Amino acid sequence: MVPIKAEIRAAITQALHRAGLASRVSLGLAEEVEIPDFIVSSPREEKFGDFAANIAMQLAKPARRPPREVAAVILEHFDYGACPWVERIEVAGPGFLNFYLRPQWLQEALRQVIEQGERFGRSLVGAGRKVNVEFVSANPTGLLHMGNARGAALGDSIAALLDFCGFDVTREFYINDTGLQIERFAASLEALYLQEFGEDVPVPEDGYHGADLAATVKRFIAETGDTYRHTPPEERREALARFAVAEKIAAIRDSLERFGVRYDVWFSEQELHRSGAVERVIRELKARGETFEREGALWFKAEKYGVEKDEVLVRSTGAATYFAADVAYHANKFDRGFAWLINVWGADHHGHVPRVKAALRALGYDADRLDVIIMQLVRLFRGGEIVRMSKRTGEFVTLDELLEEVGRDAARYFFVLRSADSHLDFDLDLARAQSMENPVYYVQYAHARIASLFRQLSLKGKALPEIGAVDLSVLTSEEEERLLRKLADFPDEVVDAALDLAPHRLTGYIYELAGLFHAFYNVHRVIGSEPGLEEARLLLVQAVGIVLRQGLRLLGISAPERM
RNA sequence: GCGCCCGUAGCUCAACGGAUAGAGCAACAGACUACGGAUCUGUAGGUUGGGGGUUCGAAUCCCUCCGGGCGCACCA
Repeated sequence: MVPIKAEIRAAITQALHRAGLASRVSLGLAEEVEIPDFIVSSPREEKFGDFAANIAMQLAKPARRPPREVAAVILEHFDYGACPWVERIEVAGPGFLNFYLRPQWLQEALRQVIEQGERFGRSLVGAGRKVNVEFVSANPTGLLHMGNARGAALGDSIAALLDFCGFDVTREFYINDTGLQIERFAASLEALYLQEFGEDVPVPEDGYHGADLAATVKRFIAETGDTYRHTPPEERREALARFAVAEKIAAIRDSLERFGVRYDVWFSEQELHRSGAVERVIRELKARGETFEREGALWFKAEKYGVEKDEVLVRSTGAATYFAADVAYHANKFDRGFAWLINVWGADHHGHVPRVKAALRALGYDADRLDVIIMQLVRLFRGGEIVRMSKRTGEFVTLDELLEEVGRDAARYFFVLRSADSHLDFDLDLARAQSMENPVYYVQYAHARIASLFRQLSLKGKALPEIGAVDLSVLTSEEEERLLRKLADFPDEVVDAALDLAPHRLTGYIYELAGLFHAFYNVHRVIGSEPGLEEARLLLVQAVGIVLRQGLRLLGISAPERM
């Protein structure tokens, strides 16, 4: 009964199919007309029933009949046996089919929350398909900034949601540990290294000037002495880069762990070059006639695939580009057997998407199985002023600083509060405020209140009632019914949020659930209400706690017992 | 100039192409001698940037104009 929407959907489809011939004839539908996509949704207005379907309007055109007539035909063939909870169906408005369920369906929903506990809302829609979620993938040359942090919160929640929906999820971090940026990084390290030995070597203009690098170099020297002072520069730079990148990766990993994010795979770009994977991809593109040479460089014919500009694969220096490596990387993910690739990238990378997809197509991969979430930038506010995030000015807010200032829960909540494609204004004062304006506390407070209620209960020497022994039909007030509906919605909400790759929908859901709970709690007494009612309400509250905990967990936010 | 994202209440944002566009904050007016007032109830606030189009139905899709962000490297 949990997927009640799916059940109704299936019954409608069945009405159109099984009684197919009859209904098709009476609808005047040609055999080849497909049943259009239609939606079963919870109507905004309660008077429109528990669920509504728009199928009749969708079919009106092909059937060349008014929607309400189509609806009547569907009704005629509807098998109530397939949907035991459906009490009656009405045709309403322009042609909606409004489904009214027996009141007991809400009690059944509550029963399932209690019985399934932490498993409630889990589903098998993913059918164990392998999904790769790649996110953050920050350059290992510095610390994580707000863009990385948003990507971390989004990526991790998407991964958690997909896992909850039965996908086989791999969280992956792509380490850009080679290329021009790393060379610049290495050159900067080398300058600092030689400076330590009294040589007057300036850090290159286009290099890295962070104060953290000097400390890294000191640690390097503490470990290796002056071993690299007189070695060939390439060898020196390589050793320095390897040492520093390892340090940065460790720091990034620590920060992300504090943020509640853990990866399954740390994938090295350098390894991709070393193993010959990049070279293979370039060779394959060449063999397929997808490349050409110009000015000493090897180009991919991206324009052929509708991309605005062709793209360099191999520089005139002979070095493969980041683009070439990225194509090889995504090919590698497909080759590892992932059925679905999801990347979370910053808005400044959006131009890269069509090029990578084009190259994957050229290689014969199904690029539609790659979804790239482009997230817009984060603006930090403090005291009503924008906090500039520039490496140059040094006013650079890192993930660590953010965690220090507002804590993990608020940070994670705020980053998934809005859809990825809207700019995010992050108000540090608000996130830090332990007050009613702060939505994180609003939700957590609901959970803490519930925990407190059960503490009170046990102080009175009472135990939670058994679900089987309680008559749930006494939960009839408006507040109780709304809560029950919301709980019943959870499985659908989770699936929608997962498949849409939109964790902010879950954020909205738990906020609304918390709100309905607070409203209920203000009006109705739980402990000490009349016998029978008390037990039923205790179970209702317990169920709210279960769902809140799950929702918060999926977002990487704690569900405190006390605040 | 070209491409992508965005433009919704004073502010920050929701809304699978669905029925009367919703929340929070801010404003105003209220509520428990009891389970945590970090709560709740109510009022007010809108020509969904402008204009066309598609559709039974548009904030949502298409065109165009205006405004903002981000890209348009032999960087990543």
